[in-house]
Amino acid sequence: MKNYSRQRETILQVLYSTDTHPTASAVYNEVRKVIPNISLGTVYRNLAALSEEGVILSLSVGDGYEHFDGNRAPHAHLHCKRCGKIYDAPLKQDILSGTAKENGFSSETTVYIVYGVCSKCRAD
Amino acid sequence: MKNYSRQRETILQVLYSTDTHPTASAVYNEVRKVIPNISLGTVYRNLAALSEEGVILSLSVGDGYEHFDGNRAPHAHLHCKRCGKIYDAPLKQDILSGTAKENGFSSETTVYIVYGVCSKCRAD
DNA sequence: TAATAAAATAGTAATCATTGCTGATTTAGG
DNA sequence: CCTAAATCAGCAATGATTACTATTTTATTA
Repeated sequence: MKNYSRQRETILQVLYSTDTHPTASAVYNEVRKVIPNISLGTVYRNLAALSEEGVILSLSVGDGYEHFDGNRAPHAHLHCKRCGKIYDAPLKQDILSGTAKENGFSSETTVYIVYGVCSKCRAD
Repeated sequence: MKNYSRQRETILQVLYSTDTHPTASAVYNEVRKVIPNISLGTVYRNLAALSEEGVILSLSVGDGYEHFDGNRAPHAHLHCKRCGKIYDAPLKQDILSGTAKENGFSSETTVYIVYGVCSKCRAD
């Protein structure tokens, strides 16, 4: 286990304790409950560092915000264009890693996104 | 075939004639060779409209720009973190559509992204 | 332990891709 | 031809993200 700063550790815990794919700003609001005077820049910097490290996933679904995800198991992101929520869907296998390798590409991270409408919104 | 404006039609042709996943700004520069006084706002608006229509794909790989893709066949995007290029890799099947359906989610568009290093950059 | 270097932080200012706005122009359908 | 709706060019505004700086914390070495 790496020796993280209190700020970085807290940010990581926030991501581990939710499945809501928060934005940097949302993470900031959560972390402030523990470290009230943390700065937004610190949140951005640590999210970038953790993402670069491969500990968390950085995800862009086209809503103007970057979303962050602590779940590193292979899974798809279902983004409802109606309500904006991002749902997780487990994947049996991470087919992309193999596809990348076949193309001479070394895969480090894979992202699966589906755009559509969730069942809840379709019911309305 | 829809009746597109000259601007929208030209933008679409630019996307159909490349596999480089251009940004809005890059599309703008190409289209200007045909329509010199087109405005950047028009490019953005039409890219959004075409994307909303499902005619093109809007893709964010985390480099700060939105990328656009005229290729609607199921394929993965291999994003090299070294050189920044986005390579296409054909997929045998669009497994995400099925995964979405299993979760009660109506799929309209699917996006596959792999982050890593391309063979060319690894050789250096 | 004390001294020093390196890394991380809080707070704030700057950036710049994207969106919004407005008045002019084009298109569609009678 | 005529009117309404759609689209446009040009430019201003927005706001998520990044950059910067002085300060604080952590790591290293003697």
